[in-house]
Amino acid sequence: MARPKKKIDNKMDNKEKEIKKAKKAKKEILTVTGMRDLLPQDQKYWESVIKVGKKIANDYGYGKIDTPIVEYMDVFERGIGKQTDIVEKEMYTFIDQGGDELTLRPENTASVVRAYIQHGMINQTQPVKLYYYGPMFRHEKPQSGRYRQLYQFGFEAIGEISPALDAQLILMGWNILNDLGIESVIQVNSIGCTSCREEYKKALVKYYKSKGKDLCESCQKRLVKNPMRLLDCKEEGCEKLKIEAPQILDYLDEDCKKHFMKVIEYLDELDLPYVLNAQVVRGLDYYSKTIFEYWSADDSEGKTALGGGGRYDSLVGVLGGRQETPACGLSMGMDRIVAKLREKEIEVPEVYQPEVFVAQLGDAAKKKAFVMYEKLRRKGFKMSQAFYKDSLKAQLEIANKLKVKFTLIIGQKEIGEDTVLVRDMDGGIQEIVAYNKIENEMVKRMDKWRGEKLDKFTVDESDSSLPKPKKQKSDFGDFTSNEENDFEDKRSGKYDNMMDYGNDIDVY
RNA sequence: GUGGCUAUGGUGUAGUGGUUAACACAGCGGUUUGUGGUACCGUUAACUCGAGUUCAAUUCUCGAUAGCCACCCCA
Repeated sequence: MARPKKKIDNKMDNKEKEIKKAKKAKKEILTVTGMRDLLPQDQKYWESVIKVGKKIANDYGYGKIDTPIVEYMDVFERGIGKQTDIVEKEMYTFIDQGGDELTLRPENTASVVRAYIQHGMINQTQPVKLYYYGPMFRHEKPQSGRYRQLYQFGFEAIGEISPALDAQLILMGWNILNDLGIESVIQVNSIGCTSCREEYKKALVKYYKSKGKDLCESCQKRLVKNPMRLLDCKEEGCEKLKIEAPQILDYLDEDCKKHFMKVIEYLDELDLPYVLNAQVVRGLDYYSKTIFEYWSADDSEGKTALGGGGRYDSLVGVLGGRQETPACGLSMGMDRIVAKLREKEIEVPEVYQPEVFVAQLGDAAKKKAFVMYEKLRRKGFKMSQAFYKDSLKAQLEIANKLKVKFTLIIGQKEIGEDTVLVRDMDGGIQEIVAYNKIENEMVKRMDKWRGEKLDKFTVDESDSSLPKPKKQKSDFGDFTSNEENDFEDKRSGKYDNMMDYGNDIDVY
């Protein structure tokens, strides 16, 4: 008796075919190339990165700033540099109805500096320390770890020249990765200030011109356009030439050299895993002196850097602020960090883990369950339900999938007796509790259960003091316990006004 | 932007120049309506799009699109 539909007659078949064709003719609507949806099941990774990033921001005194996603094209063209790939061919720029030339931000440093200037932040205590996270847009060819809408979490400290700042930012980025359970190696370099760079470029061009014939095609172009990039080339011939090429470090003036030495001293003091890497040359024009990248410990070529940053002492001036306003920044590639968390199978806390499920049977019970649900929810319990389902079986299935600890059942019998059935989902043991005592009973049970969980956690930690293997837990201890505190507070009535609820973690 | 590889239900995979495109997981429904995690049964759901070759194309060819990879660059 299979498929009676298809057994009818040819006319029907033809009709079906037509319908099918028509369906196909409607072109499926997809995301724009290189852009993607972050679905509910993806969110826990993003929220974890944001959580850790925010913690680091707070720990080092950075305040959050949100700048518009759209800016005047000028901000980036002047800020990032006209000759850079980003500005030359990767920006989403359009003319709006009012005739203004606007751009979707390809990165956020220029915007933050624009805000610094616009709001006269030069009059605040320097450095002004800001952090942000959100989407950036670059029209690149997508491949793994490369998207046209990409997310960055970044820090900018404007108005301070001390090398301690560089070192601290380097530390902060490393801390984010480390707190998430990702091993990384810092690649540091100094490209000096504008004047030493000019000297160096001359030397570089002179050196490469003397070897002109051995250069690959694209390097010939680089020689004229952007000699610093010669060092990035991976062609065999050019690779050989690199070995004897002049090193930027030899061309630093006294000041830049001293600055860089200081940064390195701090890194040594902090015992951070870093490598001096003269090949690291960042692609944005505004960088000067210290530049750095974070490479995953298992990525020796830095194919997909997890983050990077550096000093940009001239950017504020370039964008029309006071000349000689030094600054340093850092940005982490959230997409790549999330990919790494997944690749390494690093466990990350759930966005929301309900603990108590309310099930009901029958009309009267449903009403009572609604009320009880609200009572417990307002007490601060993490609740879940499926009031739109009628069968108990279906509700328990959902409770099971949600991995709740307890299910509270109200049916005809419980209505009559004015009780609630408390089911422990781990053992399936059920107990009858008087309806008016349910809140206290649940507080007691949850406390006990949380206590047991904590014990387990402590044991786990002592076990994982060694280098972390696969399937490890990331270092979230501090935050999760914060949440527990929240819970305590809510229950003791501090949050009874319910104002504190929204979850302010958004990736827009 | 340049080059290479790939494209089958929601997901992961089979398979074929011809009639009914297979399997697993997930989803939904059920195994006498008050009990989940296991089992069994049923059910929904796919050949990326367009053109060409052919009596016949999901299968072969070309193009488009998308994804992956490399270059370039970056996070």
